[in-house]
Amino acid sequence: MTSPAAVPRGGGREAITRAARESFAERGYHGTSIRDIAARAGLSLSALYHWHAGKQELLTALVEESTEEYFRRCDEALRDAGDDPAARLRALVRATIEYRVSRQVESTIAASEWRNLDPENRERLDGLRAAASKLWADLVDDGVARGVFRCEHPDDARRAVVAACNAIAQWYEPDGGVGVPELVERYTAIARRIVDCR
Amino acid sequence: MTSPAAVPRGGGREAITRAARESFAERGYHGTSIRDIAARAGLSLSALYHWHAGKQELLTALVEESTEEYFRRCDEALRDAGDDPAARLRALVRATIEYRVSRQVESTIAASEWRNLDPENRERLDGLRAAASKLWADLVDDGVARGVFRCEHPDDARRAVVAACNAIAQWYEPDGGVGVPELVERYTAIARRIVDCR
DNA sequence: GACCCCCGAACGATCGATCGATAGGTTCCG
DNA sequence: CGGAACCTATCGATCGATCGTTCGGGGGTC
Repeated sequence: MTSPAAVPRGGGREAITRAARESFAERGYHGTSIRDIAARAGLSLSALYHWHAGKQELLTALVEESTEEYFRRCDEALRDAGDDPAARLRALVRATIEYRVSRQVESTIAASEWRNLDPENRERLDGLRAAASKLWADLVDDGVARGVFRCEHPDDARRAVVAACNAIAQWYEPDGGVGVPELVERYTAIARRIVDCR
Repeated sequence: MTSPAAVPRGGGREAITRAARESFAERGYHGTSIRDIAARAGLSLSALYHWHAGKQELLTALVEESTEEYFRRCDEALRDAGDDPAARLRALVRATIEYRVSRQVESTIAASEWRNLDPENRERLDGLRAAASKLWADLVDDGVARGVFRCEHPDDARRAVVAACNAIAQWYEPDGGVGVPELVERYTAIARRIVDCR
């Protein structure tokens, strides 16, 4: 159990959000009942409905906040990175890894439970996802156009880099000895080799 | 609808297996009801239970067959690849891509619904999964030890290569212009750059 | 006493699973 | 060669459990 301690009065919203995050991560959206969530939060079903509109809203809020944070991180990283494609590649690798590690649970939920969003919610968030994806595509295409990246197939190189960075969330352990800065160094080096950066 | 045609007598098992595969892929294990599966197969609930032991058995059979095929493909590819680490790397990349493309649906189910296997089934299959993972680890470690691969962090290089190959199942479209042999060429090149193959 | 948080009880729907019954095919006996 | 006996593949009906959601009330704190 994560929270054997009683929920302080007024802390219901937070407790339920955290319980939903943990339950969705462990058993998936359809594998989790709202009774699981309420029990894990140490509250009743009614408290859940007092703070949230329902099960779908719990998932949407989690995924939306997580997706927005990823896009914001990427956007800021690129804005501070200057013009050099190699530096910009490092910036996106760093933003992606920092996001995937700091939001390890939510980012995994966002990736695997995307299809369980209501069509309207999914449509709305698809825009953000596409925008983040475009940041990667523009970056790689620009590097290739300027001759800094020499890979023959930019789309495949981009997909490989993104897949490698995203996969970190599936095996990384915060107390496992290797810190985020070191991780960024290693994966920046890998990314540069993938795009064949001169 | 995939099968508007009536199921020929005796073809129930196949029809239900296919319907389960499609339903699990579209909506996930917990998102699929056995009534969904039976209806998709054009049969009744009773027919499903005549041919299969239940919902969990349908998932287990799918995942088990898929996982076994992957391990077998890897094993055979390595046996035919000789001793050169670069050739062996290509062999595993090819086996992984061919598996991920030819069993695009099942391999995605196996990856995303692994946690929904009963503990006993999951334990049994964890061995196979670990064995396949060890093939990759031994290959990369051997290449590094012999100085053929010069990457500084073999574990990260291996994870990056595997993640890139596995991700293919999430975007590949069989009629999308690029064939499997070409795909193998591209990702072998990417893999060799990742491990810094001389 | 008004308001904020939270509870237990209950709703109809749907879940996975099981039941007995039956239509169509094959086997076997006289 | 006819038909009773048997088997296979399927069906509709139904089980108890659990699902997401709703409702009316009660115990705090101002």
